[in-house]
Amino acid sequence: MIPTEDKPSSSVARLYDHIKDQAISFRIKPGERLNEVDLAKKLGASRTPLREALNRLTAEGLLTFERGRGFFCRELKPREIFELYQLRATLEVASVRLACESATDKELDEVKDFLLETGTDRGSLSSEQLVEFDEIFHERIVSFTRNSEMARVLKNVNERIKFFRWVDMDNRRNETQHEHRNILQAICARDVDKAAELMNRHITRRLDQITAAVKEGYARIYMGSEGLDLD
Amino acid sequence: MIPTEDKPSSSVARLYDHIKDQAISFRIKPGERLNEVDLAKKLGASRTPLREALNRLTAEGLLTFERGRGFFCRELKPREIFELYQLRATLEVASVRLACESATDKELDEVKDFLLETGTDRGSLSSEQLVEFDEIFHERIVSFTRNSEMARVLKNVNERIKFFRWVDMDNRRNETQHEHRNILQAICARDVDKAAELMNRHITRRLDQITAAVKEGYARIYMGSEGLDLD
DNA sequence: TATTTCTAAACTGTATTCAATTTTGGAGAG
DNA sequence: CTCTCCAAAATTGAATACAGTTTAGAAATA
Repeated sequence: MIPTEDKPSSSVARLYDHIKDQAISFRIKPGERLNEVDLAKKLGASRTPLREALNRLTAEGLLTFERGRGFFCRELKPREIFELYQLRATLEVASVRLACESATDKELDEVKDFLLETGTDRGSLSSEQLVEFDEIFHERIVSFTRNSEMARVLKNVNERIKFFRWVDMDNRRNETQHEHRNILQAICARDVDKAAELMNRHITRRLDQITAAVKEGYARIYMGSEGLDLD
Repeated sequence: MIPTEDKPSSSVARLYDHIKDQAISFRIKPGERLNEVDLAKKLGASRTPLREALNRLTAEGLLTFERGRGFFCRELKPREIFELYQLRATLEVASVRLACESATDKELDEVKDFLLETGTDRGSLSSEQLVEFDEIFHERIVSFTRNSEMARVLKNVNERIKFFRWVDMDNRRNETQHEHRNILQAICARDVDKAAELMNRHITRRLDQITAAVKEGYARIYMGSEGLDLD
């Protein structure tokens, strides 16, 4: 969220990036309290830049803060994921509407090419890789809005639901690319309502679906992705 | 954005609130560089909590940061305001759609009452007060979505455009309440499309309109709101 | 055994100090 | 007059020190 500087990587930025990755992937567990002294030592810095990084991540919703108790990893709550999905759907639908008006044929061809390149041999890709491709597709669409504030919000939403999307992708590995193609076709046809409907359907999740996937997410976090590897 | 704690007000929170108000209102001027030493002395704290507060405000988009140069007030750019308005319109339209489905009649009656109470004698109110009422109306609508993430994004957007809205309100003091009533009527009638259309019209601004109001905004910032009071 | 109390250790909040970097302003040259 | 260079002052980035608060675990009590 805070742009990377042109200058030598600062301590704050390095810490921010590192902890962000850990928070996104729930390698820091939901609700886990961060010990500043340990973390600073482990990351080779003092508490001063560490706290600066933690403040940024808190403002972005990846961590939470309690005065006197310190910083914590955000929880993994179905209701929160549901709300983020609803927000995401709202913005992605608005994006395809704007894309139908603003995207050039050349730009859309490039997205078509991207879908072709990433459409093959999906069975062998990890869900992380699939989500990565999925994100790139959506980022392309959002870029057609020429609205950097929308892109910024969506980026933050995506960071906060990324872990959840890895889980979700395992149950939908084959559908999403098909859906992407249909969405893109509707945009190319400048069929606003169809594109909006397809995107909304592509993204919307019911709360019970989310709850089920969150349960699976907890299993991954606490048992590891290789099975019952308790740690 | 970061919730106020139940505990004694911390130095960071106090500094955050104070600087936030200054940034929202452009009492810190667009692009102005913040001097940490001076500011810390002026606010009666050390640089450590000050920098923590500044990091939060930067992540929220009210300030900007350059490594080696420090923290700055965000600029007042028409394009950015335009994008924030577009984002706002997207979310407010989605909100009235959800409100048509979710809001109880009792809740809507309360908003009606609010509009009645705040509908009289608008000529004597400051544009700040009018924007305040305007915000309350919109917050009520957004609360009907039961989506705290949408509310959160809208809150941030509103903070970042608040100054602009004061300027804009001076040119529209009589229209907005009328528009609010129409929007509310459409919601009460559960007429989704009409409510959405009215809200969209209520919020959308063309870039040229925004540019003109931003110019006026600069005049206020640099000449003061009492006329040519150069400071 | 479970619960409560208490104390020391650990941690958080912040002030101070120090090192590195940027800015400012004066002097000199064209 | 403008531009460049340079040194000193000022500022930013971060480490360390200190004070206040919270936590963990042991001891006492029911």
